[in-house]
Amino acid sequence: MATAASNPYSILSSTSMVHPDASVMQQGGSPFRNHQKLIQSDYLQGVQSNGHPIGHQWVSSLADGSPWSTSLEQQDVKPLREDLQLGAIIHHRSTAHVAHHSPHTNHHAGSWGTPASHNSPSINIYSQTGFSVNGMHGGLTPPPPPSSSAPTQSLHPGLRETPEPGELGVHHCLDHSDEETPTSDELEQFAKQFKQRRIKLGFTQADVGLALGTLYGNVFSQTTICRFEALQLSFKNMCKLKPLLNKWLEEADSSTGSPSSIDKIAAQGRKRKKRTSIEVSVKGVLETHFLKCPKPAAQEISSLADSLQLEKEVVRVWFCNRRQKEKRMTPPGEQQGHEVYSHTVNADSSSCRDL
DNA sequence: ATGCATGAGCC
DNA sequence: GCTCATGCATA
Repeated sequence: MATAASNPYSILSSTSMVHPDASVMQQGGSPFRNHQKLIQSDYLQGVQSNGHPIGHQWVSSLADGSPWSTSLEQQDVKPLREDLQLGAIIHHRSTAHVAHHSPHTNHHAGSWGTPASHNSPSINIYSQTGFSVNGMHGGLTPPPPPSSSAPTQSLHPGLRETPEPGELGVHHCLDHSDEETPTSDELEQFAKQFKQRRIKLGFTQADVGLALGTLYGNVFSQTTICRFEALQLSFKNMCKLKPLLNKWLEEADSSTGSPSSIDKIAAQGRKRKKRTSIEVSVKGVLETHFLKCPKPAAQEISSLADSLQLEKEVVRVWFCNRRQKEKRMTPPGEQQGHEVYSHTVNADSSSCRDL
């Protein structure tokens, strides 16, 4: 059988052994709810079978023969389309904030916002390798708006439930509300609107990500924007990004065309290991273990990795990602309805000794 | 759109 | 080593 898992790390051999990642649970849209069984069941079936000869190992020396650095400078830099990025900080005019509001106050506490340790000393700055918002002026030349102008309306943000400690003192009046903690519902609404407007304006998720960088110094990837729109980020993370995206919306909405400005910042010296494709069968096994013990001890991971013939790191990371996913997964199939989220993340067993 | 990965911060 | 934010690479 072509158990593709041979040596995923060798640059050369990474021909095209397609991965059976196929656990693609389609575009879910609906945010936060119970689910999580939907996916699991997928794995628990046609799994476990082959034993594949794997002989890969981490090439820890990225000195000269960097294994997973096929080309670190070809980091494509979208050359064209710079006109799509908002390049300047126009003034944001505070359009009439429609303060229409939903009657229901939902809760979101236990569902989304995982307790975690909120409010870290400070949100680190995304120092993009020496990139900073240097005086770029100009503007943006939004692509020909497909049609009408989008309805200007920003969610009313006046509903904050939990003020963030750390900035309640010296602050101007509550004029531009948008920095306070919104409700899950507001976030959902915002995300939805954001996406619509974004599309209407003709921007891609990637464009927005870059624009945020040029505008505020925080560059984000298409992935992040995508996850934001799909509400696949943690509550806290959503709250953090919302104001940024909201500003972008205002800019994009108001600016009507101007020369572009800076483009992308490249610079990345990190070589990324080639993505390991874990076979479906193997995933099944992992899933099974995850159900029994979401947080296996180091040793368990070792033995598991050993039996699966995977890199221990790969297994460890798999569990980490799996746990993380568990916390933000959005049920596939449903499209954003409008309900309260009641995602119940099951408890975590600090350690399980049943294996 | 999402799987696997990296890295910072924390314990 | 974990969580969490984030993204490259890929389906």
